[in-house]
Amino acid sequence: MTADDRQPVRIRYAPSPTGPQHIGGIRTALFGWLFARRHGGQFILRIEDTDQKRSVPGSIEMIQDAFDWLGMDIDEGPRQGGPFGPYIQSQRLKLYQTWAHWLVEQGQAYKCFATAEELAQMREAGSGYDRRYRDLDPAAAKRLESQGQDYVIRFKMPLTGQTSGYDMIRGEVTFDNEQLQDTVLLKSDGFPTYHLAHIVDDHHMKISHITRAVEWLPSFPLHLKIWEALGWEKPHYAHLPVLLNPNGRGKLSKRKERFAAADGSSVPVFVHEFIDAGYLPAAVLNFLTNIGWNFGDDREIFSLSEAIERFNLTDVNPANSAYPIAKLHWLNSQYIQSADVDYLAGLLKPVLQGAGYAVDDARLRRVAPILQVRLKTLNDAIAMAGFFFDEWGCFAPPAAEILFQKKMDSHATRQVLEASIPVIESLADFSHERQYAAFKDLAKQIGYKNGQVFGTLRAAVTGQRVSPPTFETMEILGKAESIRRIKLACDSLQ
RNA sequence: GGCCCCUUCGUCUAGCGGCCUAGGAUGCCACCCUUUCAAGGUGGAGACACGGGUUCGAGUCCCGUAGGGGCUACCA
Repeated sequence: MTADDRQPVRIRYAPSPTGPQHIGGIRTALFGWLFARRHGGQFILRIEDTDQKRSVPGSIEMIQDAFDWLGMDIDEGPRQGGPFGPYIQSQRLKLYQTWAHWLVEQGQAYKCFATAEELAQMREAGSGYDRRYRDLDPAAAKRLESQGQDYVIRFKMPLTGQTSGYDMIRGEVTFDNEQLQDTVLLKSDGFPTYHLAHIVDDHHMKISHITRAVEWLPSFPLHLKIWEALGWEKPHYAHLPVLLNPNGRGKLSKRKERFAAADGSSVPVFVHEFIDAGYLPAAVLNFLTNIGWNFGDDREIFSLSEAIERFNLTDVNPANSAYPIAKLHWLNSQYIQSADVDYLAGLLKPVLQGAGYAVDDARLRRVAPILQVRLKTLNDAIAMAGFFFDEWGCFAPPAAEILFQKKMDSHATRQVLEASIPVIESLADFSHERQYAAFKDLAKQIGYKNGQVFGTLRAAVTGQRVSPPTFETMEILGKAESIRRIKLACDSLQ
């Protein structure tokens, strides 16, 4: 069996609408998406809302938004429609019911009337469902049904023998049938379980390859048997490895027990958290693609379209991976560094505005380039460069501990500051190169080290100990504003 | 507990029997550059889980052990 003998390639991502999109789900979707694009196939979004209790309103929009932000286009789905809709399972109930009952008629499944209490008892006894209704006399079943007794439809799993299946990532996998249960296919509320629903849909939607997380591997034999019972041609299956917590222990957490990064901040796991934290979609995509798969040629940084050309599900590493979040920081900084300046400025604007700064586009366009090599995330711009956008009158001079440089006191600081003003005023050309030369001369002249003079200016003008280069900063701020801030600092020393 | 899957530097990975005294990246450390912070450059420490086989030869194949992950619902 090869990976490409089914054409066209049609892959679906089938999340449950249980809230915001988790990065683990996105990674699974991404690998499927990459494979579909590689083969010129279609990528379908299907919503699996068969568990009414877990459905969260608004989830579908969140899922769509996540894909939109990442730039992963969807060919068929709830929003884009398509020839095999509807793409929301709760709107396809009739289909599942029809096939579940068909299986009963064929003797491949049966109605089970076990009550919740009965089931609870069996569970306590320690050995799952004991198949007590599997061979129930048809007349007895009819009688129970006519009495209005609730029932579920269970699959008649072979009691003996083995079932083997081919997983594109791991190869042949074999299970003993006696280990498997008579799994519920249709619940008493008329909704199907995942086991039945995904098969019915994948068949009707002509899915060629089922890509899903490894936690589905144990039910792989069940699914194989259901395909056979239904008499449909099976698609290929690829069970993708999952993301583990950064310490390698347990599946990457969602809400509870969120893993904290080394600096104490919580690690982003929902797509909206990546957005909020200031990551670039291209960086997130690159980051995710590098886990469990690699580009080759020792290349770590590549575009999505480059990845598409090389991607293959059979190359995916079968092992689960600890979530290498530190690499995302690096990748993000690399993407920011090489980003187009206008694009970067466009991303920075809402971030700075969100922090309360009145952003001037022209100024931001000049600030962005000097920020590129210093930002890990977009949000870093707030602390690093917010001072550029302090409106007149808003800028507050720094406290003494920031203003005073090494071996300098109030007197020395004032001396440097006061001497700087005429230097700035004298400069016809206010480029940072000219400033550098002029202030180097000043330092020599008044007997201070370059670092002392430059540092004092930096603190006075930015209000920070750490900032973009002082002279480039003053060049952008302009003479008048630079002098104003220096005077402000002087006054604060009175 | 039972079943299934997985196992190379801290982490993400390359490796598909000889090219491996195991390569890259990240993180860490040092040095260089330097007006701060970065970026960049150079260098360093750092791994084939263990035990048996198979083979002229094993990180690469097989078995076992250990460790990790998952499943064991009228959740997906």
